[in-house]
Amino acid sequence: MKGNTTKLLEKQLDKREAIIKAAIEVFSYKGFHKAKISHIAKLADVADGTMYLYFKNKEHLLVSAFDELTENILIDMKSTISLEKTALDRLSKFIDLHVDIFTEKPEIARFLAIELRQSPDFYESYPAYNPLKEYISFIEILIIDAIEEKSIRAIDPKALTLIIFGTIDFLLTEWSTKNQSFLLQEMKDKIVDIIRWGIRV
Amino acid sequence: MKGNTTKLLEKQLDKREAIIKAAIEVFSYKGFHKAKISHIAKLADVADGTMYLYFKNKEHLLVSAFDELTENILIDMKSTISLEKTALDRLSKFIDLHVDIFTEKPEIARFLAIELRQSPDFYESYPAYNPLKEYISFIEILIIDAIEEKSIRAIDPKALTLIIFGTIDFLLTEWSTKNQSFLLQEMKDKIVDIIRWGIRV
Amino acid sequence: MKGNTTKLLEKQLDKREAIIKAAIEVFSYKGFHKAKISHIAKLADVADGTMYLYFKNKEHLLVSAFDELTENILIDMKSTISLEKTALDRLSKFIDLHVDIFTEKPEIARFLAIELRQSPDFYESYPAYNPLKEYISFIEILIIDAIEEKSIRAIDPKALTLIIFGTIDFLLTEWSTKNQSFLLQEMKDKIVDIIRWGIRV
Amino acid sequence: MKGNTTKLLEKQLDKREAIIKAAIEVFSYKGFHKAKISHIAKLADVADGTMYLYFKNKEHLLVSAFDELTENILIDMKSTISLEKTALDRLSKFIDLHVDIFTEKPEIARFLAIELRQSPDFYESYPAYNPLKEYISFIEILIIDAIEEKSIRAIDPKALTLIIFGTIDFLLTEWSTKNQSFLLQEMKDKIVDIIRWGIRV
DNA sequence: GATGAATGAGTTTTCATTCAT
DNA sequence: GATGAATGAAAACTCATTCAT
Repeated sequence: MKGNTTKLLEKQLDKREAIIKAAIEVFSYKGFHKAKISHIAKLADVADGTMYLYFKNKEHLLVSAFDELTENILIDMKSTISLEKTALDRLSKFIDLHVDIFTEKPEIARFLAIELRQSPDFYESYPAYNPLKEYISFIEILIIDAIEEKSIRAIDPKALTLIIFGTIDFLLTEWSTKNQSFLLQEMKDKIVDIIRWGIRV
Repeated sequence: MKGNTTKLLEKQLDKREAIIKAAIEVFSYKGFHKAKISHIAKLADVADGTMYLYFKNKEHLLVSAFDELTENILIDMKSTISLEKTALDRLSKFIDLHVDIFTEKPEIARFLAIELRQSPDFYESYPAYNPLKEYISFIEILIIDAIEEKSIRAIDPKALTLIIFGTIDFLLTEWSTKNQSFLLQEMKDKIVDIIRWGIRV
Repeated sequence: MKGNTTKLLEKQLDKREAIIKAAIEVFSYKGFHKAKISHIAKLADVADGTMYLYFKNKEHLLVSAFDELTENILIDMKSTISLEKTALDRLSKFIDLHVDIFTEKPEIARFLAIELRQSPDFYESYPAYNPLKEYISFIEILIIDAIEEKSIRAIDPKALTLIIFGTIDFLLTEWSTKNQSFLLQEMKDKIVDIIRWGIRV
Repeated sequence: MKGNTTKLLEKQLDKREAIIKAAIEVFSYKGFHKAKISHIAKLADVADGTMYLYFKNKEHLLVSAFDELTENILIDMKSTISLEKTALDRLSKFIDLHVDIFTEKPEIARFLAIELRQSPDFYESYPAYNPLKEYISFIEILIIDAIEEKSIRAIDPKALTLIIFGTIDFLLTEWSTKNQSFLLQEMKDKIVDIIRWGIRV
């Protein structure tokens, strides 16, 4: 009996996952408004109506997809990063991973880049929608650690967080929307070098 | 007779301008897809049908609004910046102006932030749509000049451009969506300091 | 110019009227929930979208149709009835007219009979929906007058109103839903006789 | 073994009964089209699919609910009424009981009022649907008896039936939708008095 | 050129019904 | 028999665009 229930639950989880995966795929390519529920349903291999057994409506699907995606990425990142010895290495590794993940799965980069910027209108109807909060907090903690261990000077953690996240986000947006017109890894290294040493002669 | 024609032309220009202004207002608040033509028309005080005498369709209106906006901003900036003596001062001034403009007119900041992130789908139907090209080229030129005058070291201009634009864009987004929870000017100064001197002890 | 405006307005009024007429036709035959907007639109010879220029939504269309219908009927009735000399004659005439109207236009009888009885649910979302109020008040006034002129004894006007309206309404419902299995005029006369003289030997 | 079967059968009967009870509850509040099968199923504490083991579809459920309801009411009424000596007393008692039942269980009054008025469309797909036939026949028989026993004059039984049923139905509708703004018993007595003695001075 | 009423294609969402377990 | 997850047809409603005036 229990095995049965477990199997059922697993099946449902699989279906939920399939829908989320399809949603990310379609949202990232079409954007929220041009994405059709029927298209996502077809990709996930379920009926249109089934979508509504798992998600209240289209907007909830977006929010859920976003939440689950960032949460999963963050969990993976944290476990990989914890292997590094110094805080500076961990910060460095974080940036590498961030770029790696989005290089390997550009649709996720697009999804984050495009859907992240919702209209004020959207934020008004979903006040709880703060998709990057955890992600950004995590960067800030890495920076604070690095300052404490004295690998970097005592700059404002928030300021550096804005630089790191803002730059990488824009880097990935440009890279993915401009058809990869430059070498991502190379550009990343150059950026890290500038942030590390500054621009002064 | 000629005066009449001029007046008419002026009236038309006024109308075009009014539509663009209204479009920026509405697009910036609602985003492209949720913005209604009829809403923009009402704000611009013209009939819905009139919109189509000036712009082929909704997407063209977006592109035109974007182009005109960045062009105007850029013209203003260039004339102000040219007063500065060194290339580094000009770069510095540029960042200040960028922040100033978007502090004064947050709807423009929102407009850029939102419309910048169009879906690949959108870029496919509007291959010519390259919204920030000129703006970014301008930053790049300022950087190249600064390198040439040796105020900054010989870093990759594209890399620094990504840092500068990406960071300020994210700074402004955070500032405006998080209800100005931090002091913009202060944060900007801290960021500039980090970019200038790096993070190393 | 004014003639033009008038013509335009007339055209719109015609359209509005056509929609209401079609709505009554379809609602009365199908009932509110099975009636399709597209069906009503086709009957009224307008596009589906046009419906929404004149009525906010399907429920508002129902309410508007109902209001306009009862109002028009009442205006006609009042003018005809006023020709009668005594209050009792007017009350008598009212019953005749009521039956006549619905005999001539059975779809209106059906519409009133069917749509009158909405679910509590419906009344909750449309608290102002009290379609028969005026109609029933009018009957009550006729009765009060008849009592004053002493053509009928001093019964409770509300009680008689309930008898008259309830009976005729049910009579028409039975007649229209049971495929006119009895002679309406004849039955009406019998009913009036009973109300007049009572059932006692 | 037999006891087991009986218990099982009882369980089934219970289930059927529970569904019908829930159906009346929901249909009476929501009306046929807005009532959801899943809602009725939840109230009856059975699975959605189970509904279809007992009733062919939603419309059959309505018809069955109606039939069983009127049948049960009628059986109760008949047994109570049979205690009365004269036909006129029985008719009188019938009216009292009718009002009593629907005062005690207003959801039944609503159910009758709403479902009685189905669209011609509905009657076409369910030609056998004649919800009040038995109920009305019963009134008619009581009237015929009263005429035969000469307690009332020789009026058309059908006409008086329409008056009695129509008036009481409307009385109850007004009373329940207008939030009991008048005293039901008192009004009923006034109505009976008018029907008995007529309105003439 | 300007208007704005009319259009109708396109999409989300609901819910009665089915059927594998 | 009982379940309830899955289905997919059906319909209200929106809004960019057109075109007669």
